[in-house]
Amino acid sequence: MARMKDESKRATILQSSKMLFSHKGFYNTSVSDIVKETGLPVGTIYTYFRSKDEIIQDIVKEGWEEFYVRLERALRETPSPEERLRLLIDEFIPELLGDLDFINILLSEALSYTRIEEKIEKITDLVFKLLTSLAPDSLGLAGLARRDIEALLAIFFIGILNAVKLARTSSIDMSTEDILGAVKKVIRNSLRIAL
Amino acid sequence: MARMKDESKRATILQSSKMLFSHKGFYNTSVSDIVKETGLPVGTIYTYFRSKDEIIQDIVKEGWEEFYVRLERALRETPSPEERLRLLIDEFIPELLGDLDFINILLSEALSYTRIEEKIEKITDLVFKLLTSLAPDSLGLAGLARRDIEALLAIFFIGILNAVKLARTSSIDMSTEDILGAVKKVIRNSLRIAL
Amino acid sequence: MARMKDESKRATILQSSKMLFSHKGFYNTSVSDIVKETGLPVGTIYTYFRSKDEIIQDIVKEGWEEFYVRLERALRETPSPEERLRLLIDEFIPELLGDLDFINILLSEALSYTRIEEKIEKITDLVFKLLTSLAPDSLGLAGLARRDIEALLAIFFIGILNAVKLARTSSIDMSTEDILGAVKKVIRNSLRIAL
Amino acid sequence: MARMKDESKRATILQSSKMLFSHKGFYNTSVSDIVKETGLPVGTIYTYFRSKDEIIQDIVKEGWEEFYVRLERALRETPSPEERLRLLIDEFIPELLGDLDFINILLSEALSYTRIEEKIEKITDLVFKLLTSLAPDSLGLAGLARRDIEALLAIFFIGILNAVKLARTSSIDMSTEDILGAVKKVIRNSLRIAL
DNA sequence: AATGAATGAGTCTTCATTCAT
DNA sequence: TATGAATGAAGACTCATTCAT
Repeated sequence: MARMKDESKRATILQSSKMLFSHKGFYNTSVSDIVKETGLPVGTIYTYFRSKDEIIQDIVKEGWEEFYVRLERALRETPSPEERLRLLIDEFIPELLGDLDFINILLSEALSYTRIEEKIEKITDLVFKLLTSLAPDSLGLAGLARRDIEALLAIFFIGILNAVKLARTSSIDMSTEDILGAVKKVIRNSLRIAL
Repeated sequence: MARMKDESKRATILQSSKMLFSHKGFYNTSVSDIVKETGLPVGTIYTYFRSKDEIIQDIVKEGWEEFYVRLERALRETPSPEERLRLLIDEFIPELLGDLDFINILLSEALSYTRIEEKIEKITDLVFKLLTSLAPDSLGLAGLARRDIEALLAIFFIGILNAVKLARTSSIDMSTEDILGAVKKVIRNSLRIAL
Repeated sequence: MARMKDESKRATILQSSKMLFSHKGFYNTSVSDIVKETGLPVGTIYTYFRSKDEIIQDIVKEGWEEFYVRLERALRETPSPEERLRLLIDEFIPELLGDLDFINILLSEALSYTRIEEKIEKITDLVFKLLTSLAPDSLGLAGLARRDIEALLAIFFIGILNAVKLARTSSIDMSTEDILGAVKKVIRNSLRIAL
Repeated sequence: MARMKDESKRATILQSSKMLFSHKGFYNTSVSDIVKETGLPVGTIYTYFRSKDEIIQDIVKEGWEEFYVRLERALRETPSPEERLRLLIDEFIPELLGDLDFINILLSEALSYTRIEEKIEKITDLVFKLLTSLAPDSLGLAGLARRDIEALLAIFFIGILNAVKLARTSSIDMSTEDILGAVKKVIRNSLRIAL
């Protein structure tokens, strides 16, 4: 094995910490746990990150940005509203829900580092635009104001993330597929659209 | 003959801890914070609770039981399904959503002490029964299987709790009223029922 | 069951504490362990004993006095030196060695409460007198001065107690009978006396 | 590159703790006593030892090993049995008995950390071999079986340690020299050997 | 006299971060 | 730059004893 490149050390720290924060929780993971997991010296951790806090912040920030940027671009590059919805529902959402470690961290303790409200606002905006481009009338018919829709989107988004977390973390009898399936049906029914 | 255990001291500890856990988080609240807040000596904390863990467990357990028992009784004693739904939506849910400290703790770090999946299962069951008693047909017509409904109820319940938390805790532009209003509209639309 | 007489409460405390101190050690036994074991309230412990220290002191003091007084009387009342030696070796020593809890406490941590040097001096004196009454010549012949004999008696006495403790407490391959048997042979050889 | 673990700090901790454990007892010595005695910060104690327990274990282990290894080697390298006995009695035993702190710890509370039965077994074996190489016949003549001799050696070894401890720790009228002198005479008499 | 809640100094240990090497 | 020993405030919890009832 050749000497690791620096960027790869940073990635190692991020990856090991993500796993540890997800499994043990942020406060129950010590910097020395990260040291053990990565095999790197403590000092090295601190040449890449200013603090333990910064590690979780960067995990969330980079994980989210990577996801969000791709999502935004894909939507921008897809002209058909129906196709955009399909992309969101069949590709991006399942991908997000597949990364349980990321969800765990996003919803974890240390929410102050996680800034989940920003993510919700962004996703909510984005989906709101998608919906209005898709089916302005049926939404109006349902008697839902913009505020209502935004609230519902927020509830849905964070509800889905939490439900997936619980489905896979607790003994509750529910799978990610159940969740995704139910959501799809609701969307189809609400929008009278075949997915 | 000796001093009797003082229920009011126990309540003080529970109440102060609830506030602290909610505001600062469980792991960022030290037993000595509780000591300062209550004005009681450390030893006294430990004559009423075996550990810091037990405090959060009891906050959740007692808060939930008190709520759930009343809810169950009220539903049992209310013959009309429509009235039962009204009770749930106009009385119990707003009451639960009004106790932000309790929500914060329920959703907090230390989920292992919180056992939120149990609460979700119970509420989900209860609401599922209520829905089927209310509008078996329209639910069937919507093409939703039992599994779907259960998943959606879970998403809704935990989504609402989280949304309220975010609405009041973060800078997001959304109020508890927005959330409750939107939820009511969805229910009305879904069930074709006036609330 | 009738109400316990007071003296019997004191005895209960002494007996439970003896067992606990022996099994768990003095410093690893808390007053609350004694409370649990006896079933008596803490306050009661402190109406019979001024402190935890006093409990171990009284266990040792009373256990020793009871033993020593009987031993002294028996020796006083037995005219024949040979018979006195037999009494010591066949009755009193085995009895003492049979009470492992007492030995454990006598040799325990908290030696300052135990005052074992007093016991050694007393036993040493007593046995020294017995020996000189028995076989003044052979002892002289062995070239042992009084100081030597006293030292040897001390070594023997405390060595035997410790050996028995280890024999029964550790995995060492040695029994109380081995110890007693060996000691008897030494005495017989040294004094040229049949036992 | 970074500071290297400082063997002298470790030695300081061991030495100060040995003194403290010997004088005040293991359970009556707090880690903060060690901090005061060494002048080192608490954290540093824990970079050299995992726990307070480990400190006493290492004191005993290293003290014993150092002694036992030298003893074994010296005996191995000494061809004459008489000279081996002299070495043991005139050099090693006095040396061991001279380290009162070590004896105190070896016999202390916390016997579980001390594992004195192992030491007794080893010393007993070693001396047993020495004795049989020295005077197989006279031992046989004395009518002592192997089991007897082993028991006596154990009694003697631990008896001597305890006697020395008491001689120097309590007000008892006995000195280390008395003890050693008496033991020598017994050996000389038993084995009919001039020392 | 009997009781057991109250007390708070003290226990051992951890841990994020720094900084000498 | 890389390293990992050093640091000490802070952590949760204990416990012998007291004293209000």
